[in-house]
This record gives sequence, structure tokens and C-alpha cells, in this order.
Amino acid sequence: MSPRSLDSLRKTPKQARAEATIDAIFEASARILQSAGPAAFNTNAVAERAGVSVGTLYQYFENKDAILVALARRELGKAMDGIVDGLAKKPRAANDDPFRVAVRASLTAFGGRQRFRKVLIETLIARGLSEELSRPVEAVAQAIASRIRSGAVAETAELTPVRLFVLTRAVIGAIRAAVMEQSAFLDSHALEDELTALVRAYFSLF
Amino acid sequence: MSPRSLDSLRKTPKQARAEATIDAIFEASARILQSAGPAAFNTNAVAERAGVSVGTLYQYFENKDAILVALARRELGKAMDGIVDGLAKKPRAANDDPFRVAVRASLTAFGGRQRFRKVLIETLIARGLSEELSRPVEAVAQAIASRIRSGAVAETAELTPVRLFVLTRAVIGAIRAAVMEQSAFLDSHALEDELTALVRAYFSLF
Amino acid sequence: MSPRSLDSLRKTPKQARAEATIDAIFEASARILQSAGPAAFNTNAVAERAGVSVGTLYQYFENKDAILVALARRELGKAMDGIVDGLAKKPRAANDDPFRVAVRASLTAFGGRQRFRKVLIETLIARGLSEELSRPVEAVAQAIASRIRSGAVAETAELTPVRLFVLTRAVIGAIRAAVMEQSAFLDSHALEDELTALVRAYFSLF
Amino acid sequence: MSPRSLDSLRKTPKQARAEATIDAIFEASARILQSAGPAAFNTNAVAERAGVSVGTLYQYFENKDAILVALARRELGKAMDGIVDGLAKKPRAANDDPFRVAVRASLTAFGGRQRFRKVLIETLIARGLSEELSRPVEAVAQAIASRIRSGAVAETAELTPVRLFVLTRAVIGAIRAAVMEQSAFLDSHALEDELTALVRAYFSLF
DNA sequence: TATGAATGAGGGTTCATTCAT
DNA sequence: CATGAATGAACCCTCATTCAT
Repeated sequence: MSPRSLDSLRKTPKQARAEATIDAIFEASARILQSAGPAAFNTNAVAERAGVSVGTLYQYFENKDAILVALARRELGKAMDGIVDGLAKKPRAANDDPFRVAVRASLTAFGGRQRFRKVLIETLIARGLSEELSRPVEAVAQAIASRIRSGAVAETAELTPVRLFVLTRAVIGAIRAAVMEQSAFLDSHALEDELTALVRAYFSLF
Repeated sequence: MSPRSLDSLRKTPKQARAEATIDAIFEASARILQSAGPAAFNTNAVAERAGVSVGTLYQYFENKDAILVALARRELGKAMDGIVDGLAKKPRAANDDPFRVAVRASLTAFGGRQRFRKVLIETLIARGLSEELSRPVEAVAQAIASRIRSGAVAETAELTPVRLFVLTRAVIGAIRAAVMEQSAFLDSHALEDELTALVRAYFSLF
Repeated sequence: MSPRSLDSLRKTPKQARAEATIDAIFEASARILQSAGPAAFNTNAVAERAGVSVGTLYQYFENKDAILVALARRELGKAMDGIVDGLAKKPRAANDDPFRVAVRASLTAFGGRQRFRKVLIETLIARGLSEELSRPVEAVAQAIASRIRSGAVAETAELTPVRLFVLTRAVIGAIRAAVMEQSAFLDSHALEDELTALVRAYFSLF
Repeated sequence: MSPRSLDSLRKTPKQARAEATIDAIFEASARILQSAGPAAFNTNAVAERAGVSVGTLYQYFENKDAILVALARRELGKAMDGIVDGLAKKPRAANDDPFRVAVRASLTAFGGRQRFRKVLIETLIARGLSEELSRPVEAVAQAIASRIRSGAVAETAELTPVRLFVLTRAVIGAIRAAVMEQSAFLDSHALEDELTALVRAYFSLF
């Protein structure tokens, strides 16, 4: 896959029709992943389900992975925005503490379609695209860092890079484990509580 | 793959020759994964590198996944044993606190072959075998739980299942993230320190 | 093989090109069977001989057996039609008695390519598809039954199911034996005479 | 397969142990064919089921087909003997007419293990050994011929070779069709009656 | 004689990608 | 721009047979 393909689409959709096609491809991909798993995610299946020909699919995506990457970026981008927004907002209630909001946003990302979330993670890792998973996490880490640096957060923490790494990856790691194991904890509120507690406890160290 | 095959080998090696063959297959698999990645991990390559015929390979393993599963179990089993042992030992020095030892064991697992570790994770997930990754983690969680229940650890903690889940998955999640990102932190001691601190901080909550 | 595949082709040929491809596959299959036997009938050989790629072959046929089944149905269908037509026609000469015509049609089916006929039978049976051989025979049996019921044939016969079974299978069985043994009788007219005599003799009993 | 192997066993069993081994191999083969079909009939499976090693199996049989041929000859030989004996006996009752007895013997051959009978036919044909099936039929035909020539049968028939061929193959063909279709007629007596009637009707022509 | 580990050619099938229409 | 037929490399797995022990 050329680096270019990682950036985005092969051609900029200038027409509404093109955009509809791309959406159809995304939708088809998501559905296939959700219902049949990574093994069933092949270009012919996606094209058929999207109601376009393979040829058309290749007009918009350089190769199969490009579809996956674009889809992942869209979904993970949405999730990341939710988290970053949460961190940026001013707390209004006790339940509104930025970390809790961020944790909650992480947990409820993907509109709760945990099966899709799991398969997306699996497929990205399977295809050697795990960087797509780390990138948004790192982005969140940077958002936290700059927020702290800007003094927006009271704690005058000595939030070194390692600590930021541990903080973000621990939380995301636990959530991903829950998703991968399709843990029942995902349906309770306990996970949100405990992850928030974990963050606070760790944070209070510095 | 039959459940039986998950347990172990297809046929019990009765002769030394057979055992050598199996080791050769494991070694070849590891090397291929390490040097060429999951895509290059195919039965013909493994057999060739192991210096046996494909047929021989299939005498011992039901199918390709069975090799991977067996290899993963061996490696993850070793890692898990190190962690559980660490938790069980009596601390002698300050640096010997059970959690630090366990964290260290997790970090130095796989003999430091982090590339192999990464590819193994990728390959297991790629082939829908991520359960192989969760199982040893859960085993460690249970080891911690029983250790606490037995009163071996001073803290009369209220270590609920969620907390145990968060504790173990957060630590492992952070380590796996470091492995997947091939983070430079892996080579420092900072990660060990911070993860230990994280565990202690979280633990002190209950 | 899905039941659907038994019915016909995997995808409906919309273009002349596709139809030509399918014919080429049939032709190649027939030639291979005829000249090299069942063992040589493999997808790579068929594709190569048909001048297409294996991939193309799999666009039209779900699997190897589907080619064989389709080919058999085409050939056996032709043969069956000849027989049923023979039974339906009004006799004009003494040599035109429906049973004789039907027997003759059975004997001369497959355009006299008795080697192909033999190998087709062998291959179908070898692949557990012997039902493909019985089906057309049973169809002929039903054609006879309905013809008699309709009074088209003078004999007010008490043609019970067993009798119909014996009648049809005896004739076909003798012909198949001749084909399988590549009997010299196939080249004479004696077989036609004797089989017709057998049918008449048996028929005159009821 | 060398012609030699067609004759019989690779080595004459001089010891009881050897004979027991061969019987075990036959028994295992029959069971496998009966329960799992031709595809499951492979040397490793036969050896395992027979409780011997593949090596031992190859001590007694030149190759896989030799097992099948030997097994077929044993079974078909038994069946043939029953038929020939039936033809040779002097009728005592009306129900004892030689042709009826021969037909009955054909129908009840293989000890009624019709599934085994079917699979044996399939496997022989699949492996290009259909001659093994024709040979005993031809032997019966010759038995009939010589019986008639010897005047043992009243009918001063003009039983030409074609007629003998049609007679024998028609009967056997109908029975084989019933076996292959696993027809319910096999369980009734109607088949015996009708086949006997067919033979008599045909016979009365000359 | 018996064993059974090892062999390896061979074949069915998939699917990402291309390109003539 | 869209189509979809065609491509073919690649890979998993089987099983008859051998031969060192």
C-alpha cells in the first residue's frame, strides 16, 4: 500500500454520487465485519453488498486495506473526538469530571456496537495496521498533555511521557480487553467507575 | 479444529526423534514469525525451515492454527508461570515487592524478543485466536485472587471481580501497547516503575 | 456443494463470452475424461485445456463436482430426451415400435462415444454422485407410466411400481454393463434386438 | 499394480497369525467402507482399525487397491458360489426353480449388508476396478451356459452369447440399481418375483 | 516380521487486482 | 465512470508408500 493510500481516498469525491458510493462501501464493510468477521471481509463481498462492482470499488480505494484504514479512521476519529471533547469541557457536576467523561466516551464509542468494534480491532491488527489503533490513542495523550500544559487542569502534575503513556494505554488496554473478551462488565457501570478511579489514583501520585 | 487439538498435539511423541521434530517446528515457526511476519507463516515455509516435510508437520499438528496455538501456549505459559511465581515469592528486598516482580516478569517475558512477541499477538488475533491471549491473563487474575483470599497479602482488600479485571488488563494492556508500538519505553526501567506505581496506587484505594 | 449448485451454474452468463467459457469447460472436461480418465479430471487440467484460468472456472462452478454434475446432466438429459421422445412418437413402421426406439436411443446415446460414457459413469459413481445416474432413469420410468396411464399404449397393463422398476433398470443395467465392459455387442444390432425382445416378453406378462 | 497382485495376496499366509492379520484387515476395510464410505477408505485408517501398522499391511498387500480387490473377490466369490450352487441344485418345490433360487441368491448376497454392497461397488468402480464386478457375472453366465449345454435344463434353448449377456446383465443390473438407489424394493419379495418372471419370460422366447 | 515416522507430489480452492468493454 | 469476467499465484492439506529401526 502506498503511503498515499494511508492518507485518504484515492480520488476526492466531487459528486454526491461518489460520496454515496463511498458510504455504501463503508456501510457494506461494517456490516460484513460485524456479521461475518474478518475472514469474510473481501473485496468481492464488499462490492456486492455495497451494490457496486469491484471495479468501482477500486476507483475509490487503492486496495483492500485502504477501505479498512479509511473505515477505521472514520470510526476511531469519531471516538477520539468524543474523548477529546470530553476532556476539553468544563465540569458542571461531580459526574462530569473530565476523566470520567473521557473514560465514558471510550467505553461508549462505536455507538455500542461492540461486536463491530472487536472485529475492527481484530482486522486492523490482523492486517498489520495496528498503528491505526495507536495513533488516536497517542492523539488523546497529546490532548491531555497540552491541556495540562495550558494549565486548564488544576493538578500541577509532573506528567512525564512515560506516565502519559501508561495512563492512556492502561485505560484503553483495559477497555480493549473488555471488548475483545466481550466482557459482561461492558454492560455495567462498574467499569466506568473503576477506570475513573484508576486514573485518579494514578494521577494523584504526581 | 477439534477441541482436542487445542489441548495438545495430534499424536503423542513416543520417540526422541519425534520430540526433536516438534521442537524444530516450534523453532522454525518462531523464527519465521520474527523475521518475516504473519504472512510468511505458512505450513510449507515452516516445514522447510524445520527441515521436515509438510506431511510430518501434519503428523503432529492438526492444522496450521494448531501449531500457532501450541507455540503460543508454550510461550505464554512460560510468561504466565514467571508472573505467578513472582506473585507467590516472599519479598526479600524493597525491589522484590510481588507486584513489581510480576510487572517485571510481564515486561521481560518472551526473553525480550519483543518483535516475536508482537507478531505472535498479531498472528493469534489474525487467526481469531485472541482467546489464547486472554486466557493466561485471566489465569494470573485468578492467581492474584486466590493469593489474596489466602491472606498471603496483607491488604484486606475488597478486590471485586471488576477491580481484578481492571487491574490485570490495565497492566497487560499497557505492556501490549508498548509491544505493539515497539515503544522505546520497553528498553528503559521507567515502564516497570510506573506500572508498579499504577498497581500500588489502584490497590491502595480499597 | 449447496443444493443450488446442483441446479445449475454459479452465475448466470449474461454475455456471449461467458457462455463460450462454460462450453469450453464442458468440452475440456469431456475430452479429459475420454482420453485420460477420471484420475486426470482435475480443475487445473480442465482449466488449462479449456484455455481459461482456474479462477474463471470457479466463477461458474462451485467446485469440481459441480462441473461433473452439470456435464452429466447435460449429457444424460440429452439421452433421456431422446428416449422419452422415442416413447412418445407414433410408430410408423414395424421397426418403429416405441420400445425399440427407446432401447435404440439408450444404446446410441452419447453420440456413440462409449468411452466417454463409461468414464462419465465411473466418475459420477466415484464421486458419490450415482444419484445423477438414477434420476434420468427414474424420469424415463415415470414417462412410461404416464404414457400408459394416458392410454396412449394399447396394453391395459397392470404396470406396478416394481415392474416399472425392473423393466427400466434391467434394460439400462444391461446397457451399462455393455458400456462398462466395452462389450463388442455394442457394435452389433443384436443387443437392440434382444433388449427389445426382453421388454416385450416381460410386458406381455401383464 | 502388478498383475500378480490381482491374483491374490503378496505372501502366502503360512502362519495362523498371518491369517488373523489378513482377516483383521478385511474386517477393518469392510467396516470403514460401510460406516464411512469410499473416501474414508485409506491405508492408514485400515491399518489403525485393524490394529496393525501400515507397514504390516504392506507386507500382505501390494497396495491399497490390492486390499480392495482381495476383499471384493472374497465377497463376490461367496455371492457367486451361492448363485452357481442354486443353479446346480435339483428343484424340490415350486419355489425352488433354479432361476428363482439364483435370483434370490443374488438379492441376498452380502448377507444383506446392502450398504456395504453399495459402497463396495462404488469403490471398485471409483478405482477403475469394475472388471472385478463383471468377472463373477460372466462366470455365472458361463455356469448357466454349461448347465444348459449339459442338458441339465429341459429347455433346448438357443441361448446365444448375446442372449446370455442380456439375461445375466439385466438381472444383475436391476439388482445393482436397487442396491445403488437403496431401493425399498430390496426389502420386499416383489423384486424376487418380478426378476424371476423376467427371466422366465425372456427364456421362453427361445 | 513389525513398526510408524517421514515423505512430498499433487490438487482443490480463494481472492486481490486488472482491464477490455 | 462503471462493469464484472478473467487472472493466477499462493496455500492448506491428504494419503499412498517407504525404510530405518
